[in-house]
Amino acid sequence: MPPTQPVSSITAHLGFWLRMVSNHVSHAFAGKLADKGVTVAEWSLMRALYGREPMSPSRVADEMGMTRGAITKLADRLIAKSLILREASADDGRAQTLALTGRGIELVPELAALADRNDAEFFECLTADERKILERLLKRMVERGHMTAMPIE
Amino acid sequence: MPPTQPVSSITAHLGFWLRMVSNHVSHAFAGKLADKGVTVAEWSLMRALYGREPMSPSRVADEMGMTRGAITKLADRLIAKSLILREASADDGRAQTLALTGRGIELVPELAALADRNDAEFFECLTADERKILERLLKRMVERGHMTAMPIE
DNA sequence: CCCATTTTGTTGACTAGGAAATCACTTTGA
DNA sequence: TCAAAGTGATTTCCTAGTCAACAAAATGGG
Repeated sequence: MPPTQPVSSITAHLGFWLRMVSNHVSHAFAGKLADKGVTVAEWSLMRALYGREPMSPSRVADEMGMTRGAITKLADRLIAKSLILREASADDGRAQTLALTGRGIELVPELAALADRNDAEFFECLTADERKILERLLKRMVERGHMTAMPIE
Repeated sequence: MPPTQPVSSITAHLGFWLRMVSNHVSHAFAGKLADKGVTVAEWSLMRALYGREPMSPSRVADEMGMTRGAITKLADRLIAKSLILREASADDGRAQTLALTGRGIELVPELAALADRNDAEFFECLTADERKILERLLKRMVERGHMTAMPIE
């Protein structure tokens, strides 16, 4: 084993622990969603459309922090599952609009319940106070770090 | 817009904020690493090998929370960059071992410095006490949530 | 009013990963 | 001792993103 100079352990970084926890929470959520036949990205798009006027793919892309190309394909998959539909915009010949179908609207609350359950499950090991603190710290980082939309996955 | 029943906002979930922050931190780190021509996964593998005896792909897979197939390909890429090398194990005809090359060993401290800088950059908006609290809460979640290795990305 | 520029969405090429099949080798047990 | 089971690594196929190139439509300055 050749000599090496000392280097900080990866576990020394808060970013490491953050990623560890975040990945586990997301992974568990993905598993719950999979039972309902949807992915996290699909849920995210459906949630973005829920209770709002039909929305352009570009706007969805901005809000979700994904590229327009990705939204095109994501929307294709949801259309194939009859959970959303795509319509040409009336006033702009280039634009499309995305909206939930009836089935999509029905499904969102079910999925939201899974999100609630997943969150509760992972954060129940913290006291209410601790959860409040965690939320405060994270939100400050979002604010100070100028984290507007979700960055690319 | 068809009627909808009330559903908890995604921003109501701690998991959402966690993911938002974690993704931004990782994304920024990925950008810094990209300047050096490596990805986060590549850094992660190199860091796992640094200062240790040559290690089997399986063990690396376990530690990194990736599949063996993924490690095969990840190792292929690092070998192509002459940062690690793969050798047949002496005592087990099936097994391989992975180890850093000289260039790989030289590079790790540079990358570690980027990791330090990235972490400092994002968490400097918290006080030392707050960082300590955050670390404590995250580590408790890791422990209670039985999060052993990093789960699949 | 026209043409260059911008914007919108889609597509194709590419990347990175997982899951499962497969291959090669080891270990085990009758 | 040798067949069966197990294990390590790779390979193949699939999914889900990015990025860059593109076509169609809208916009705006001269």
